[in-house]
Amino acid sequence: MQHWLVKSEPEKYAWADLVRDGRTMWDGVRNYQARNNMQQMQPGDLVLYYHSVSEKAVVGIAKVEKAAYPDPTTDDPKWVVVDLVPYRAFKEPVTLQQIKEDKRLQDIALLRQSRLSVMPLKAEEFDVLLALGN
DNA sequence: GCCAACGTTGGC
DNA sequence: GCCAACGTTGGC
Repeated sequence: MQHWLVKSEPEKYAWADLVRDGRTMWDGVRNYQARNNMQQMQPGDLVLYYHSVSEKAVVGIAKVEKAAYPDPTTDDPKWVVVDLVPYRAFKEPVTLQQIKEDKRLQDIALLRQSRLSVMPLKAEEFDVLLALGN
């Protein structure tokens, strides 16, 4: 199983919206690298949910329910979506500041490539973030 | 609100 | 194929 992190501006689609909806189609990704990462996602993979811009913290864990399929919101065949469901919330959000200060997380794509919106996480990184959030 | 980083577009 | 211009993201 692989681990991932996705970013969302909470003003646009927050963790609470995902919990309320019970399931969402992760659409709107228009970046090749992010798209390529989504194509690697398998059902059951866990996905950390990061609130960008206003909050800057990892707030919960989602799960891939359906692997990549063509994005129905565009006629352009090169874009895909995945379906995500909420898995569980973090007890405490893990802030970008905490991530920056943790030696074990210095290689995380979130820090190295700030604009990437869908990124893989090493199992160790996932475990560290999980421990910080609980 | 500003700006750095970075991806995309289009002229040559 | 290069590169300037431009648009977007996201941290501060």
